[in-house]
Amino acid sequence: MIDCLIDNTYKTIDNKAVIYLYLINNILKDRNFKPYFYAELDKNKINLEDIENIKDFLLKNDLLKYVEKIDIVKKRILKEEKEILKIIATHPQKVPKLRKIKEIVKEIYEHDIPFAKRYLIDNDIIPMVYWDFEKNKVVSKDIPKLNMVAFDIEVYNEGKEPNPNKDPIIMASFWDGNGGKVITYKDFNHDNVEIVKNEKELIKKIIEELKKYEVIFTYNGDNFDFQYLKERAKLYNIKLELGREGEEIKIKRGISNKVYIPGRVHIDLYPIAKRLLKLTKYTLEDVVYNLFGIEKLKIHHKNIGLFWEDIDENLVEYSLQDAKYTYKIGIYFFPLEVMFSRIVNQVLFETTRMTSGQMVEYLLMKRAYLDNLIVPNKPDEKEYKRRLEVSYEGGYVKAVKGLYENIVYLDFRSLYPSIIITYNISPDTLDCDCCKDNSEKILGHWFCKKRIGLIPKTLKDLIDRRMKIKKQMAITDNKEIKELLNYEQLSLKILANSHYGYLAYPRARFYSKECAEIVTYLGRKYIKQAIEEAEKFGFKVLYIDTDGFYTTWKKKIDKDELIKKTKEFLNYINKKLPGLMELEFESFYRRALFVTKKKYAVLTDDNKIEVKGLEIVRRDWANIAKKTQKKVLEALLKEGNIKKAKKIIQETIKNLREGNIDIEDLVIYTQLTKKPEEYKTSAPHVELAKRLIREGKRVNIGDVIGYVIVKGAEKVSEKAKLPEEVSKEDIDINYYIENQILPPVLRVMEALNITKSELKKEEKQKTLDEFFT
DNA sequence: GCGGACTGCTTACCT
DNA sequence: ACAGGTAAGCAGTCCGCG
Repeated sequence: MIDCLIDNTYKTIDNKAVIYLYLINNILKDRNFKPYFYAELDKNKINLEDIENIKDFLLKNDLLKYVEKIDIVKKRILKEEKEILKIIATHPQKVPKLRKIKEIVKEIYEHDIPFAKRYLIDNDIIPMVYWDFEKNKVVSKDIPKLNMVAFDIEVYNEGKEPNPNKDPIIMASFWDGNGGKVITYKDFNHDNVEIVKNEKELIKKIIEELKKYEVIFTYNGDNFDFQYLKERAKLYNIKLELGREGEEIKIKRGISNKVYIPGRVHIDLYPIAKRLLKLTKYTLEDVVYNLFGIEKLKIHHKNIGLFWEDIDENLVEYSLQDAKYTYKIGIYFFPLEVMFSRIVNQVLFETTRMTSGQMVEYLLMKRAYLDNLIVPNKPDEKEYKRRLEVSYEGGYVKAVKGLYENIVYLDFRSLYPSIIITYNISPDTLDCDCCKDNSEKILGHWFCKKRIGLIPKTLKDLIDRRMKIKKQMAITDNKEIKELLNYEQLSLKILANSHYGYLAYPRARFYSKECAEIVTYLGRKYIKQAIEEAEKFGFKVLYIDTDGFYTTWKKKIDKDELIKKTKEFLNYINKKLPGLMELEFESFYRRALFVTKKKYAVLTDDNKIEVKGLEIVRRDWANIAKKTQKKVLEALLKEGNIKKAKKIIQETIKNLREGNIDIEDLVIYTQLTKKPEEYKTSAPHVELAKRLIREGKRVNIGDVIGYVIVKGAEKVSEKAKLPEEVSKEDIDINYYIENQILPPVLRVMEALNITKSELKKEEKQKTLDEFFT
């Protein structure tokens, strides 16, 4: 049988756990897979007497009835190979009870790996590919053809937060590959509208519709749509039986909710957009605009009630567009998410909600299983706090100030992954007994020479696969295949680059501060060495950050000569570098303006400006400040025209003073990273959030608050208001000039040694040439 | 009692 | 809720000042 695994879970049938594998056309059930965990004793060899002791203990505590079997197995616990007990339980939900044996053994392991996920770790099956279930192998890596829909609801409200006990759902919209429709119960005039009798019928219809699809996209469906739908349905005694076998949806509560529909794939695109895009804020409209350049119709939540009362067809159009663009975003992210699901070897519902740290962990758990290595436990709160407190040195950073011409950027290809592989850095190879006496020490540690560690092995596999794909990409002309290969190489890269951070992540199972510290130590060693060699070769190194540096030639030379020298240098240095370590030519720049560490701008060969770290790329600066800094930078980098730069500043200030400005351009965005009352200091966005809460509005952790600064109070934090609350006359113009526009442009000008006082003087035009001599 | 220097908290960036 | 390094703003405190 050839089919594709899209979801899995387990159910309890006759008190037995049954694994469900939801394929596109079938549902497979596995009754033979049993939950288990491991127990380690103080000794390396285990005899039957030891097992009897455990059994006695379990019997005394009335737990033996939950044990199906106890086996002796040989496993490796990091560096140590030994016999341990495999305790097989009667049911996954009994495992937590059996953890009590921790009282009489040295340690227990793998007792908290969810049963359905455990199944995918232990068994040979990859989700989201066409799989041959007889031969247990991949048949095709095409993206599976699935029926997909985007779904969205509109809710009545009186200009406030909707209350599910009284505010009804008024509309639901759907969009699939063939178009879309809006279902409602008022007579709206719109081509795509379908009318039902009332809200109850609407809810029934929603259920009927959603059951036609395997994949359901929402935008914040985890925390809003399904939640609200469930509460409204309850009022009518309707159950949301959306599963493939009519199972009810499950709202898995946590820091963020997850809405699970057994046998289908609910993908909430909001967390995905947050993870994969770098935007100021993440409303559906923002994401659509950023991905596709489309301005979709927007109706503010507080006005939905009014449009409903007026039976305004714009509401239908808005709702339809919500579904349409949710679908478009879904289709856009789907291939990459499919790749993650395959590599991590867990189902899409899970991987689309995992952080990169969790993905790395599941990948490592799968590899550990294949390597007969025991998975270390998650740290308890105490251990977590201890880990949080220890810090270590990271990357090396050094910067010059000023403007330079003809520059190249050189960097190490995947510096940290190459170091990990080259030095075999892994918690299970760290300070092994077997290589203690014949290895050189790095920060007092060494790594096993006889066995490749879990992390280097996993990383090497990811990198090898990526290289292979890149080669395939180079020889294929088929655009579609190329695109898919590109998603695959991208997902492999993202996962490979997450391994170093994972090693130092305080909640990681395979945490090792020593390993992480050695990785950065070697990173610093190699970048410093490369710079030293470059200087000896004749380069002048300008700016260094972690794994790469910007450099010019010491004497004035042109582009071609510089690139020739660079190639010679790379050839020379790469011969000296060990293992996978490799320094690469990344790009050439006509000019670069370095302001401080982590803040600079470069002019590419095709005259484009790229900005790093400067206010232009930060969301917590008003648009007016960013626009001005950008124009100034352009005048300086592209034209070398200081006079023009000054003029831009003066014009902006003049416009602002004359009220010739859009309030939108004055909005400052700042994220709320904790509950407002938890802040130790006051800040504009915090004070504003506190007020909004007092007024009964909902403000969530993670929300990005947009505000403008108005006249009135002494402290800035007391002067923040929502943009829609103010008019131009309220704006504190002085604040915007002194605290928003001037500081960023002055910093840029000062990098050219133009001081504030000099700026104020009107003087003869200086050209950039003077700065290069 | 005032103003600048300094510190701690906070955010968002870079690699 | 993958790491450390970094700049910078704001609020609050410190410190000198015959």
